Amino acid sequence: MADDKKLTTRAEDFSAWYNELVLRSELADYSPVKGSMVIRPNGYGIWERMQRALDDMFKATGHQNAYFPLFIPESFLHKEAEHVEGFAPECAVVTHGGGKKLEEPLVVRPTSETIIYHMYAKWVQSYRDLPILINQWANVVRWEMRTRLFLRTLEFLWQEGHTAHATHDEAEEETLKILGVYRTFAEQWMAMPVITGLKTNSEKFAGALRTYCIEAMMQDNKALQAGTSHNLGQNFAKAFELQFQDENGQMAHAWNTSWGVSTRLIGGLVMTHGDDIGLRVPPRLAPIEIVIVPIWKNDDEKARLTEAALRVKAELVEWTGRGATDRLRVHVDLRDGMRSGAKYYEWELRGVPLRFELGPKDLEKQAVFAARRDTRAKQSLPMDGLPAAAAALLETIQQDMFRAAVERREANSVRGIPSYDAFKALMDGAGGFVYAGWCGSDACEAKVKEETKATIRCIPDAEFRSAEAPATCLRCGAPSQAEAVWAKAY
RNA sequence: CGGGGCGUAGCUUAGCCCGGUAGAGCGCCUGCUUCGGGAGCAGGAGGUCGGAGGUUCAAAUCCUCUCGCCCCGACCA
Repeated sequence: MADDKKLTTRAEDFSAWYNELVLRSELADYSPVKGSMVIRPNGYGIWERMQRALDDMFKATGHQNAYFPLFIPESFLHKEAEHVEGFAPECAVVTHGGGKKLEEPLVVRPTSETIIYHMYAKWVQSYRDLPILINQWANVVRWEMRTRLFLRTLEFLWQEGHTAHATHDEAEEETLKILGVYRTFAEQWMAMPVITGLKTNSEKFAGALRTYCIEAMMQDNKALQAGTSHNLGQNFAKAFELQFQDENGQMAHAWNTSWGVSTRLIGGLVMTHGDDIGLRVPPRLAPIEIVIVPIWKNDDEKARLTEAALRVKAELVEWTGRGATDRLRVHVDLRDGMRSGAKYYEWELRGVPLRFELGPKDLEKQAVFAARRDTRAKQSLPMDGLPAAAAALLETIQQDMFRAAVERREANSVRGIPSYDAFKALMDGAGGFVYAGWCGSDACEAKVKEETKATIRCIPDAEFRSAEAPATCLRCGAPSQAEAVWAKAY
């Protein structure tokens, strides 16, 4: 059945398309425990690229990595009122160990604020000990009711940065600096455009003063919160007695920030760039940027073309035009007993950005036949100067993917929606991002959610706001306090 | 936790209404021929029909219980 080989299309059933794509491109698989998943090498390879890029950026902004433990005393969670309220329902709790009931249950971290600020309190005495700028790469557990591969699983991988500062302004600066890092990463590495902004009270992190976020639009026009950066104020410092003596000898509570992105980004990558053929990985995150498929008819050709393919790979990998540490990532598909056509489909499903076909005719011409994954455009590239041409093409693919994603988002964003009824109709149908006024009341926001399932994704930063600020609230018509981006979300 | 659906080979599934002891496609293994967009032929391996109990001469099929999964709602990176 030829149809068995095709994915359910996005238009038919977006959610089925997503699941099939993740499973069949071998990004991940279901594990025996409901709601948790195995990240397979294809998916983990992308995560490793993400980690490397982000980690470099964190280091460049003065952060260091450390590791805090998985288990947290249950009482820690209770020290910050909002925090416990937000996380207690979804915590996994260990009650037994070593065959005995524990005196105090241990919570499996849903996030690490409590344990980390407890430790910071031990380490900080003076303003001279500040700031502390630490990040950790870790797994966390949140006992979700409804799970989806990468987007929401019981356990996921992420990085969580936790900093402590002497002043509010310094903490705020840090919060915004990281938001900028996330935005740069999303745009330049993931080729995924995001809106930056501030979360409303109902959507902010449990225990934070303010939560900033990056929000991306998926191909079903729903929003995905792709990263958050919190100014925690002194809430945790007060709960954990994280104090220091300032220059005047006065005791003061530190100001904290925390920020994170997770493997959820892989889900965002799929829903931003995937098509009905499969995944499309932006070159900068692709574990394999170029796959070379040699084509042969008989043993003689097989020998010649295998040798030629390996030679092309060597030339590409040895090229240092992108810097000695950033070599082209190339794979040669030498599998026998599989036709070249079948190989093309498989690499397209997996999203490798560039494919070089190399057959006798190409060899004769001293060229490779190059196929772009993003546009599926094909062209012959001469062997002479191939590495530089390949690198340039990959860069073009990266830029084009970003541009296409921006265009799609803008095409599905609405400013100046005429009425709440029009909004309801839109959310009932195509969906999208709606820039509209908000009176500032939690109740109004909750009503909209109840009536349309849409929420305020963020109060967008200045550069995303409409030229003319909306005058009235989307729902109640009262004077608008802020322009908000409304959308249904994952 | 409420509503709906489904459990048969690695995957997709037919058979179930009307009981008679399991079949197909894909995938996998072997061989030959193939090879520029999902190869063809021949041979082969693989299933206690989610589990337990019941009805019956006989259960994938009927009944009861149970477990698991998926979809829709209340919570969420």
